[in-house]
Amino acid sequence: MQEIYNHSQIEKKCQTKWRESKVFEVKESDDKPKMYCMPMLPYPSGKLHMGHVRNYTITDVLARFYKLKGYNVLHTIGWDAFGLPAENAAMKSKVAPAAWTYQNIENMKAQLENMGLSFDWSREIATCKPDYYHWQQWLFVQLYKNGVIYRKNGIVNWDPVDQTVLANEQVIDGKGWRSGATVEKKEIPMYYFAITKYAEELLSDLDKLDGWPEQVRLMQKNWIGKSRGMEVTFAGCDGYDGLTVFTTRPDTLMGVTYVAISAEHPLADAALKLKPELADFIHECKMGGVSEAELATQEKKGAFSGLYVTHPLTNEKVPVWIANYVLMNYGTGAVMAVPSHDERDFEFATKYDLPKKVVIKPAKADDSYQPDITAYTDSGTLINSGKYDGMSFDQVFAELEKDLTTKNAGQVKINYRLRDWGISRQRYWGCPIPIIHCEHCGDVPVPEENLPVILPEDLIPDGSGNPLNKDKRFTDTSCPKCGAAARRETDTMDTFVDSSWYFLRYTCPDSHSAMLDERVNYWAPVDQYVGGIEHAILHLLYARFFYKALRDLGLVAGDEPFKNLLTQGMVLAETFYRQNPNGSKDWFSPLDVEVSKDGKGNVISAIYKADGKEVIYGGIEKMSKSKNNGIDPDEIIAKYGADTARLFVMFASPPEQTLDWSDTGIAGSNRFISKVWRMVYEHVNTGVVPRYTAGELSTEQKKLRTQLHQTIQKITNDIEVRKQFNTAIAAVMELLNAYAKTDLSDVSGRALAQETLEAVVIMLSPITPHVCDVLWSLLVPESELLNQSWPIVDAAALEVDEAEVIVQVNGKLRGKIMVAKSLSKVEIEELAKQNPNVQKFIDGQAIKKMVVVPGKLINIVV
RNA sequence: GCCGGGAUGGUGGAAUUGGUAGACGCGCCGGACUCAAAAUCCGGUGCCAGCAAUGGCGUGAGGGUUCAAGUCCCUCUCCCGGCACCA
Repeated sequence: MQEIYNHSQIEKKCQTKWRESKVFEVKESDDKPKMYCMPMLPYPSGKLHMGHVRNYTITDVLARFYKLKGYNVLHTIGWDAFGLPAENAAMKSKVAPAAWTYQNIENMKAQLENMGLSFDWSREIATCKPDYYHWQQWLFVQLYKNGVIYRKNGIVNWDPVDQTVLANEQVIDGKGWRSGATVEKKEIPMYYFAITKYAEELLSDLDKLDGWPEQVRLMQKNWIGKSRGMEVTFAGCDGYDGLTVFTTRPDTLMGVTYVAISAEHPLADAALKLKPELADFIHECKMGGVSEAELATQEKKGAFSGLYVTHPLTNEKVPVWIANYVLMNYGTGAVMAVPSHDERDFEFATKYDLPKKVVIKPAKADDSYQPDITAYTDSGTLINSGKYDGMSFDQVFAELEKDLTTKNAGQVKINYRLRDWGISRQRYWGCPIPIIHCEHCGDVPVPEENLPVILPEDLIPDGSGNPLNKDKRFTDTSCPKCGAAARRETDTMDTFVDSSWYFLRYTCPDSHSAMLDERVNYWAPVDQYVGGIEHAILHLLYARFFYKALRDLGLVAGDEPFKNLLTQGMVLAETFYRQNPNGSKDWFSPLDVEVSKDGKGNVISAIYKADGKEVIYGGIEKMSKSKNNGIDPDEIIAKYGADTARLFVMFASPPEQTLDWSDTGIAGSNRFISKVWRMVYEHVNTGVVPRYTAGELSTEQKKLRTQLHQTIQKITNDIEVRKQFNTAIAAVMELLNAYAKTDLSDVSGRALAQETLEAVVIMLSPITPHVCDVLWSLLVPESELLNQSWPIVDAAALEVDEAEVIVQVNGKLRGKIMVAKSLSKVEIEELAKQNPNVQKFIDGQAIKKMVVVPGKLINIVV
């Protein structure tokens, strides 16, 4: 054995050994419990960044831990290979997205192999390959036939100069990222997944997900946004149509002073004919992007439509305003406005000098409430509401239900904020939608025997729309029904579709005759899913929806795909950019920028090293390709090895926490591994012995053994229950600090050293597998670490007969006493009072109260 | 704007159920070893006062509940993530 730890001599060897022995390739088996452990599917951006390192180290630690715990562990990886970045790269450097993607996969795979991860590589999938998307198209056809998929119009960002649809990310301050042109909202036909059919189940099943973080369940609940309210119809006036609104506050119905509609509402078209001067405003509303964040932060603007509708209770005329804050694809595209009891309406009414009518009296008398200055948005007692005066929310709700139903002007309604999922993308690099458009037969799904619809891999997009549109090889086909010439759909699917079921395909990636086979029933659901918190809503909600839809097709059993979820915090890094004349930005890697900071850590200046000129600091953001702030692990692995990189990211912070990247202290992780190596070396050098089972131990040896078993207990809990690896590592460090201070030179000491080192090596092995694999073979020659079991706590070693108890006076720490287990409560209290420092603070004062927390603390209140 | 989360020494973080704030690591300071350096080992290290024992202060800001608050409640500031076409 070498005296000095040298990662480069052991890591490659271990990786080769694992690969050749196929030790991580697993099959279904009934003699062990199964454990399906999986990180989120990565996008093959070209290079691994520290967020990936964190993600895969977490799943690897868990996978290796459960393997040692005796589970049949499946740990998988693949590629979310379709998507926008490949098209952007194609426009930039004229490489086909397919070639770029495959090259990236190759690069990243090599990087992953250097990390020593326990993936079953035989199950690797790439979503851009026909044998994967074949089954996605097959599923699309099934869902289409079942009415879970339908076609309707949706609104997209349209770049009038590049004549192309833009992603929200590509709209910057309302302008196209390449052309700089003001983006317009455009209505086009799209396919939708009817996720709202599952809204209620997606909401109620959140209760079953007790292995999920509470914050994720809460975010999903709010996203689904179930609310109970009323649909209220305002009849038309002067021969025009009326409109329907949804409100969760029907108690404020008598306070309505106007209604607001979206610029896309049918009444807006009618108003335009009546008042042509509205054209400018309606046009203005149609400018800018479609993202909710943009719409919600823009200045609220409106214009009177010239039309009125009739209030269903008072029969008074209510003016209709067109407002830019009302969304057509949201509810009914119209809202009733109650300025006195809604902040947004209050702001709007103040701006346009519209009347306000107070109809709710605050429940508690509140002198500070001034109706002219603020809206009162809580519920209370009704006033100025005619026959409803004096009623509470619940009373008026019930009363209105009767009255509006009688008048045929409204009904109680459960509303969801969740909208159906539009999946059509006017883009080339994605899974083709398997539909053929026939003049005679309409939209015809591609027959199963003709699937997959193969996406040609040789096209290069140029930024002016989807190149599939111009590719006759692709578009020209015949109708499967009538045989007439027909055109193939050229829209491709949202890449979230690809990532909504990949975890099921891992269970049977070689199934050529079906999407899924019986193996899925062995492995599904995923027992432990690990991925970034940024996926808390969209990806996880879509995957949950897919699982339920697949269940209803009889393809999977159970209701939920992910039993336990760990959402890792993002790894953030500083961003730096320069603005181009057209408004676009060039991003610089933090590695290429020299930063100076003030005493508080604020950036004073940042210089691009290559040209010595200033760059702009863009704040700390998640590592991503688009902001060029990804830090690649290669350098760290080359210098310190994969074990150090893994240990460092696990030790840096608990996994759920956001991590501002800094490699300060990485040498310390390497130093720790060297220290473990040296300890094992020193022990093994004097000969390995059987591990301690029984025999006389000195007092300090006994203490060490107690600490050893406390550590085993703590680490097991930290990994299995708390999923907090930094404290597990700290506990091993503490144990080894104590080990180094204990005299273990006698026979039982040597046996205890053996016991301790064996346990330490096994417990560290999920985190630093290479070095532990080697150390184990030295500690216990002729055996394999991967065949060992996780150490078991010896309850007898945990027995201690004395405990330290804190003594406080009035909540302030004044002394510590050692208390034997045998002492009674009264004896302990007496002991506490006798402590000389405690005496100083209670001397001459009457003791009002004594609070005793057994084995921990005594608080004397004087 | 809306939803979710975060803020603790010079620094990453610990404190698991309301019970010793700062574990463990980094950095820094001092020492040992060395011709010297690196590596390694030993000791110290929240701030203020004190030779020390010890005391006072201290978990983004302000208020509150409690014998006891980093932890619970209210108000606020700043930062991060998501907002349906980045993935």
